[in-house]
Amino acid sequence: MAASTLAQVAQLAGVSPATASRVLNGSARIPGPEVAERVRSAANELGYVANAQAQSLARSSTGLIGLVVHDIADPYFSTLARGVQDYARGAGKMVLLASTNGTPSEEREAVAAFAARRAEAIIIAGSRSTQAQDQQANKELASEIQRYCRFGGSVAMVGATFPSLAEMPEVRVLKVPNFDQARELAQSLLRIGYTSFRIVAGPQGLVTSDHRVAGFHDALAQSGISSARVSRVEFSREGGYEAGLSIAAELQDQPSPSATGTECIFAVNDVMAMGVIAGLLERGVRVPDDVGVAGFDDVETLRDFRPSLTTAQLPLELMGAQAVALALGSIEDDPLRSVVGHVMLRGSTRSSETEQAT
Amino acid sequence: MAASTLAQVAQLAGVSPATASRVLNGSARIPGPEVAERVRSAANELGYVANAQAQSLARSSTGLIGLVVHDIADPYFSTLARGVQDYARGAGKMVLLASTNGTPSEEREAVAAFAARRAEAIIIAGSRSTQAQDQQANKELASEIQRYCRFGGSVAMVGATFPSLAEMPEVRVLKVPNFDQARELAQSLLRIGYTSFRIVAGPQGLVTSDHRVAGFHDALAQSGISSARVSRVEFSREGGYEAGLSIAAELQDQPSPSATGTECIFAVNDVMAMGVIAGLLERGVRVPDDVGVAGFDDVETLRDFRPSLTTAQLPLELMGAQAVALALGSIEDDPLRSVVGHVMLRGSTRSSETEQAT
DNA sequence: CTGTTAGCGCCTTCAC
DNA sequence: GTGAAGGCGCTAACAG
Repeated sequence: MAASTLAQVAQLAGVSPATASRVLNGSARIPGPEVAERVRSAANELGYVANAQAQSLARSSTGLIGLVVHDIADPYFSTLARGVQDYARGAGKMVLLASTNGTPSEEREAVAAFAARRAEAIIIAGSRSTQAQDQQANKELASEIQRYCRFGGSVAMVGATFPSLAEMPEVRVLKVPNFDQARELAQSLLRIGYTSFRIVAGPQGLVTSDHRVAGFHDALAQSGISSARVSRVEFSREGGYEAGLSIAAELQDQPSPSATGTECIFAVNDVMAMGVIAGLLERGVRVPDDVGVAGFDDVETLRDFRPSLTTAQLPLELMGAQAVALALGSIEDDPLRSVVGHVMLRGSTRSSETEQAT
Repeated sequence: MAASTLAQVAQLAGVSPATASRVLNGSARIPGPEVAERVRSAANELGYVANAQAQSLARSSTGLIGLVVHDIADPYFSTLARGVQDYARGAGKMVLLASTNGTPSEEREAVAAFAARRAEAIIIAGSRSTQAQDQQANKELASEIQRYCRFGGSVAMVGATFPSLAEMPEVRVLKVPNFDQARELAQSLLRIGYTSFRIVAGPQGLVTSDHRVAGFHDALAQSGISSARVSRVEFSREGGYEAGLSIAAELQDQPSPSATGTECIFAVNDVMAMGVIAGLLERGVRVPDDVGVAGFDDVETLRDFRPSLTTAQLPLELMGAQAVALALGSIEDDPLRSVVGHVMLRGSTRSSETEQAT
């Protein structure tokens, strides 16, 4: 670990450390053109690599950005991470990654670790949970964040926040149109002829899931439909799969199969929708012939899935970039601005033709 | 940015910084039980968070692990990243992420940045390129790595390395059975009755792609088949898609459609295979009825894809963990050990039934 | 068991 | 333009 130091370089070049420092990272004072060369070649000869830790300490600024996600292997988060990473590099920062499995306590640890490393900003992505069992951990997370902010750190959260955080003005939040897009998605589905709905949601209390459910319900209510059965399952492919299996069973037991083709299942995210479809297919229920399925997010890796998934698109990568910009203060925290999404009607729901025929 | 310091805590507690340090992170010397409490409450009161930068400097060890991947949004890398992250956390380390778009020069920058931050280990994933245009950048990457190693850093590469690096004994490499698994995959495909093959590969010179192609060819040659057409396209979904389109055209122009069902396309990774299938379908070629398709990697997000993809499974997450362990020296660098993969025959290739019928 | 003294490697006034 | 101090926050010998 005996990396060479600035002092060594300076000595080899026959100058003071101060001068060496000035040429090796361009300060205001411009060193002599010929001296500079000497220093540079000395540095090169010794294979000198500035110690960023020491630099950070000295100038008290680390160039580090912390990213907290539930699961980096999940396409939602990994796409977001790409946006974060790209933007960060553009701004000359490095990103520290923490994948927390979604537990608030691990998130707290991650924030604490980032704070210890004096990250300049922390991006927290992934849905909050308002479940009773998480209250305590949430509080602790909140106070960890608060402490971090109090000492000059800035944090941006992607999407919904939770009560304890709601009153923290230091925390920027990148608003994600979960409610609105779910609402629009429902409206689109109604427009193409669906008259009956089921919702496959995550556990109650998971904010993102709840907002999407609420938005969807809102649109239905507006159309006079009040009865969308909601299945609460794990917020994952597995959860969707199980929901798919049991819905298939229900559908097949149904005395009146008259509803065939007019019922649609809304899974609150694409990965769950995948599971739902897999479960349905496993039981012989066809999509979209027997029942339609819609997701949320528009995950790119699933683009070629058949039937292609009707979903609400979110600009994941852009969101990552914006979150960093927000935290860094590169863009203003305009309370009105929100990420913009788009409803994508595709093959997993009945086609427009069917609509016209209906 | 005025985080409180150890000195402040010490003062408030009425002890020396040394003592404060001892209680706040448990050194060998165990401070007095009652003094400890004073320090702890002082720290708590001030919201003290140790400055990891300063700690690293003082004890010259950072607890940082650098991960460089081509594209963190690609499921191959994000799954690997999960493994890296999990293992790292278990070992009490943090991971620094760099997503480089696969260009050697950006990889070099990433390694340099990690070296500057004094990361204890660097994991480099993603295929090398031996193309002429990359030679220079490769060399620079190699020397960057060399320098890093010379000063005590340890690096692990996942999968194939490249010439300039081959002679660097300091670099551990996690051997990935690209050749062998491609070979086994081909054998399995032959066994279920395919007699004619096409390969959709990445650009020539991309080591991973080349190895997979070579392994596949090897098995074919052993069975007396020497003519597998190889399409060279981009190493991505888009590349696969274009290959799919043109293969579809060729297949349809083919005077003798007798081969229907006995030809199989091997795409060198799952994401490309997705693209291939999409291209084929777009032109009305059915999979696996008209032609079989196989991929490589067994990406989890694509598990529910229909037809389910025949592929060679790689334990991506485990690989990430092993790479870290290897770099950290937690496991020996056994030149014989290799990651173990499995051929997964699934719906995108003809079923065994068809085989028996043939 | 606790306090003192030196640095870790670098940056940054401040004089020259 | 260049060098000489002092300090960033913490740890690690040393003494007591």
